[in-house]
Amino acid sequence: MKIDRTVVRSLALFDKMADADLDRLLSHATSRRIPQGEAVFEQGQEATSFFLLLHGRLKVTQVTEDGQQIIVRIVHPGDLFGFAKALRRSDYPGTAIAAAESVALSWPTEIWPDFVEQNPRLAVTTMQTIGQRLEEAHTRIREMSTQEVERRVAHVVWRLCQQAGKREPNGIRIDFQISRQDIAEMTGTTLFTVSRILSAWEARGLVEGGRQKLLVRDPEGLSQLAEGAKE
Amino acid sequence: MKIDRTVVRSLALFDKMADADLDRLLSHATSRRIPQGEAVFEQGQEATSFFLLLHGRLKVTQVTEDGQQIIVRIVHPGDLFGFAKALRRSDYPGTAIAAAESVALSWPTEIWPDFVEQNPRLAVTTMQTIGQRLEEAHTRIREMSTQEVERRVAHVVWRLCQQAGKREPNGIRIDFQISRQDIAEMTGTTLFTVSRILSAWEARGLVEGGRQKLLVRDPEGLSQLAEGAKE
DNA sequence: CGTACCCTTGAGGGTAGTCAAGTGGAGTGG
DNA sequence: CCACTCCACTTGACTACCCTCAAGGGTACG
Repeated sequence: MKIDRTVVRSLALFDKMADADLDRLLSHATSRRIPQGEAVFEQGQEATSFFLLLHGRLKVTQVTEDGQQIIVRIVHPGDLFGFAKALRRSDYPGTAIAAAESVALSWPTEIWPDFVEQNPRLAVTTMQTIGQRLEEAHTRIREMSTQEVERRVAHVVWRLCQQAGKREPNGIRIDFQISRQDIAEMTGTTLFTVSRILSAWEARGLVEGGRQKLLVRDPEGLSQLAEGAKE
Repeated sequence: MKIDRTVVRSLALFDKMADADLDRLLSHATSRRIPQGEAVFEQGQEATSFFLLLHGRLKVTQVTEDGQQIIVRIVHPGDLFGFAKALRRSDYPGTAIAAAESVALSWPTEIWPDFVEQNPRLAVTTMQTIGQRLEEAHTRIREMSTQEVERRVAHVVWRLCQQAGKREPNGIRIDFQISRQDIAEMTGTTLFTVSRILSAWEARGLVEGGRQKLLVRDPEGLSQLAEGAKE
């Protein structure tokens, strides 16, 4: 399948790559449409491909043996994901589900070494990405250890604002369907607590809720909450 | 400073490396003794070196702006640590403190590229290491989200058993000084709760405590607790 | 022997989890 | 177009786990 290089040219990941190299890379790629609610891959499944999200939004989840679920991260357009093999894992550690209609490129894991070799920048970028991911995880651990729920929720919503926010007349819209349950799984709490917190915020004019919708009316106030402002 | 290659030869990291290459690598290294309680590097400090722990035990900690502290991980002999630059960070994200008298090799960060280039195995191993680290972090997040404190403490102690355990007539000794506070900072709880839990375990014959000491008398029982056995 | 520092234990209270019941919006099918 | 159903969400009551604070004991070390 031929993929037009202009589609990916705008991504930071590829912006320094020569057209010829890029074409060669893309010649091995296949494009895939993922309808909302469908999984790109499932936890424990053998890792046969790695991916690049072009459009849409994914939730990466993990479930424990006893059925509890958490959201590991949200994949945004331009992010690499599912590169388990790069970390020498043979299976995917989590499940990637489309939170919105999405489009991703995929490559067979076998070509990962070529992928990296042909473009050393990629190796560096990948390292950085994983490093960032590790830092984020540590931040999350720190927050879960030391901060109370409301502040953690504020932080998550604030980050979603920056990574998936869309300007609207009344504030910033989180640009994909996200439930209270999702937010709970991102912050280590329950959907009830999240609901109560959002209700309280709505009463204060900070946000505006809805079924799987969220509009932040006062980003400034939210950020202050996330930073630990007393009230 | 000349470092004898036999010192590091036994480490998995180097076991496939030719003597000549190893010598070249070691020619750039300096050895450093860290007395108990002293820091190898501090959080926020510019990353000028990366390290390999030869002997002893380190605690890597992070502090939040408001002074709360957590233990990110324990460094065991044979582990690489402080390779911030590999992740394109200019400063160390945490503080590394010697929990016991320790010895580490250090290299200037500038030679990291050479380090990796001369031995591709190292690049792979490092990737793996970081990947593992990321997985551990996610495990920890999952546990903090879904499990209660006692089980988290059981899990941490169980892992310390495996990574820093020393057989003794009555059980397995955690082979370095570790306080209740330390365990609290590893599990996201308080020293009071840890103390209570350990006391309860001691009453059940699971462990034997002491001032900064811990002996696991019933590893089997502990592992069951960590796995979620009801009682 | 004195003095830190680590640990233990108790009492009390608050944050957030659990459970239950009910509301309302979105989508579906008649 | 309307009724029906499903499911996300809300809200209340209750509970409990664990944090906070306070006081005291034990152990290592100078």
